[in-house]
Amino acid sequence: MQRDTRQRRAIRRVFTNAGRPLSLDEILEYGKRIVPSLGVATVYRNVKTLVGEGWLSRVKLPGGGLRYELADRPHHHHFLCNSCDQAFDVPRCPDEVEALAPDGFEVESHDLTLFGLCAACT
Amino acid sequence: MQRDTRQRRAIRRVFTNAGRPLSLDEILEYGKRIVPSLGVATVYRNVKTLVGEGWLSRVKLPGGGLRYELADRPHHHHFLCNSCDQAFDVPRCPDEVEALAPDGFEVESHDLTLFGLCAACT
DNA sequence: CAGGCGGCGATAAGGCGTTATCATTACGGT
DNA sequence: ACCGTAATGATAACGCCTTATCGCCGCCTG
Repeated sequence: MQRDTRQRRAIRRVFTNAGRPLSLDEILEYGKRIVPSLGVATVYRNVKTLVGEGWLSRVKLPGGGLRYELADRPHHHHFLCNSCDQAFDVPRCPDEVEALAPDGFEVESHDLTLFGLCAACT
Repeated sequence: MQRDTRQRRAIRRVFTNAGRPLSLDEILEYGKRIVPSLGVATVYRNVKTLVGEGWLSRVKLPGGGLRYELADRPHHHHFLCNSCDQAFDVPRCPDEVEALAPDGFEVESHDLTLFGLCAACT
């Protein structure tokens, strides 16, 4: 049976507080502030579980730096800061996007990423 | 001094023939059809050189699968097939994209990727 | 509150993409 | 054609991220 540990509660709290996609290192860093003994393996384990439960979802950004975010958010996109490498949410979306595909290509989904300087790095 | 080897000519030809972004495995596979002895190290070396010369550019797609394409192409985006994992060009772009960023965020560039089934996999 | 067992955490091991090594090959200037 | 040397290619080594291992801890039920 699934147990409600301090570590898992901490990881969940990190996400509800962050409001933006987090990398594994960020989860570990912020999690340690709540449970200082938190280890890498625990973060990997719990993130995998939370993704399996549908509570988190994987965010794949260009370049490969995998992040995670709360899964219940509506359709949105992301901003990646060229300076601090933090990811942020972009709530809007240019709707006509899927019409751009060449003839014969069937679009199922799309990803849009903006790059630049975040509010803190400007 | 830089030498004009069969291997390098083959790699260049692979790109001028392909007309779409290629992964390293694809470059190796298609290159072997021209120079069967072609090895991985040579592909890595030459691709790195060609990127340095500005002849190729890196294409970073969500998920991390790095591809390369001819660098002289005008602004465009990419389509990634969910079935065969091949990347294709999408010549158009929804122009007002950079206005989507939240206040205080300075956009420098953007990436748009469409996912679905390519013409061959439909 | 006691005991079973699921979870934790430090570290070893694994996987994968990329780069270094080095003997051999072959380009290109003379 | 010859020779110096850059390039090649098989393979080892690397770096990074992720997972497995295993003794110990602490959550939960009875």
